[in-house]
Amino acid sequence: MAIDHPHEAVLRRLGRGAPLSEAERRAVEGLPLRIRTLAPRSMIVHQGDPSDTCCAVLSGWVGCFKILAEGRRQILAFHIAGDLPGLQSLHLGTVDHGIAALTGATVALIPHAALHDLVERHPGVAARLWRETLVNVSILREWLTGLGRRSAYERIAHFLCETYLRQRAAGLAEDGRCPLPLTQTELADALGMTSVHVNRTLKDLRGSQLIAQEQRTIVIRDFARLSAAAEFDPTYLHLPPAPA
Amino acid sequence: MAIDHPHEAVLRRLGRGAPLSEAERRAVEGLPLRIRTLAPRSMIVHQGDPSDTCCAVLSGWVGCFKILAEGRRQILAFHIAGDLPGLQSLHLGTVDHGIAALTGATVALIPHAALHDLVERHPGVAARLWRETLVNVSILREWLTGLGRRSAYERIAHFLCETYLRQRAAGLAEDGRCPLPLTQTELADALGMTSVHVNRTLKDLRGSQLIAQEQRTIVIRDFARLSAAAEFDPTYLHLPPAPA
DNA sequence: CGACACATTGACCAGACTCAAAGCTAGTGG
DNA sequence: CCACTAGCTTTGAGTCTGGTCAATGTGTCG
Repeated sequence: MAIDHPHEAVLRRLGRGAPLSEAERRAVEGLPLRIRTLAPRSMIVHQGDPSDTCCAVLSGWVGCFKILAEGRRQILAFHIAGDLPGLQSLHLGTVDHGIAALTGATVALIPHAALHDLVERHPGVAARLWRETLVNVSILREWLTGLGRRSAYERIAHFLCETYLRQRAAGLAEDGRCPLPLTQTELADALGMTSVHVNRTLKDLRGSQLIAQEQRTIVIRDFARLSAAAEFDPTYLHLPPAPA
Repeated sequence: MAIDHPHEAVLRRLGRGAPLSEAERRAVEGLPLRIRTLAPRSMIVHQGDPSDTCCAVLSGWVGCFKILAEGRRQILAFHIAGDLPGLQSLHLGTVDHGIAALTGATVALIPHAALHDLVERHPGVAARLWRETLVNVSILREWLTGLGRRSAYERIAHFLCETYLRQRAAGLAEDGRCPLPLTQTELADALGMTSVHVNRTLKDLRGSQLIAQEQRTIVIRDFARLSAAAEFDPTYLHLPPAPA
């Protein structure tokens, strides 16, 4: 589906909240997309490289990250279907972070030039795209807060709440269960901890009956208690009102 | 100066890199600014409030932060003269974080409506403003990386490098010395540590002959070694090429 | 069946936190 | 002009969360 109608994913995301006008819709549909199917762990953009394309995730998980000395890595964001990583580089030219597929994934590459053109002609679309980057920033700020001021236990709980809601909004999750195709090492690199400690903390969360794990999916057994433990407030995700 | 010609600060910032066109310049000068002089610790925007204004810092230090339970606070960004905090809310309506003056400060408040209008008429200005928010995001990502993967020592060293370069680019610092009008508690809340540990770590940095402190200014005694210790790479600040 | 990557567990360690008590310093009011 | 105060900085002693190192399970895929 995503691959047959790649513009759909972008349109759906930009139309979140208020629908696009007919002209805007057509303009977005006119974007030249280059579809790429990616193997797990394949690089999309290298840290520090100049970049002249954005990228829309159609399926799979994509991650942004920075590499430091001594093999340290910080994952800055996870992106799922509908997300637009790489908008960061639109007005900066270079990305100071890498972008890679974490799972098998399909993405659509969009040249900056096409976006600049689109944005110049359709201020309404510009506003949507801008808004989209601002939502990502909002999430980044929440992560920053977690790394700075939340315990490991709260941090993981918070992350799970976030991941569930984001995936549900993208139609990828429901009934308290959602895919979590990440290794504990990846989770650790996102949450500023070690994989060992992620493992122990997940065990604690299972012990508290807050979650359960089944192969690569996570089951949230008690969202209310989990979000209370995490001091989770979904406002920052700026999602449209939840479905009934 | 800043108060006599409040538009200057904004113009200078937006013109960083490539100069604005004459029409764009006039449009920016036409922005309705409401100047406010703020006492230290006074709130500008409350966390969670709807917001219909942006804010340009003319002088002093302004901070963005989130408050958690049990008195925990995470400072998300420091803003100095020329910075535009609150652009975050331009397309979101609410800010999920508070904004406050940390020192005595003067700011110019700009209604969103005026900015939307400006942006619609001048895509070039929109691009500059957008770019400006992207630079802030870039800094946010670097902070995230620091909180997740740098030791306290590296983190403070990194922050000092950043603060010095940003202030120098704003014409507020030179010769390796710059104002640092923050309490150790504020530093701690920004860097995800306790004030006690900030104190001890600053002592270590002084002991290593990397910095010195004089009342409210910091002296960087060896920028090369300091930035090496922090693994600091200024690219993410997206500053114009340094002056000779 | 191996090989390899990932998850899990144990034992031990250390960087950073907590609690608490002094020093400083700048501003205030007598 | 000086004592007083309030807020900040500095230091010490002890604790704890989370990291390190290393071994052992557990799948999964060719």
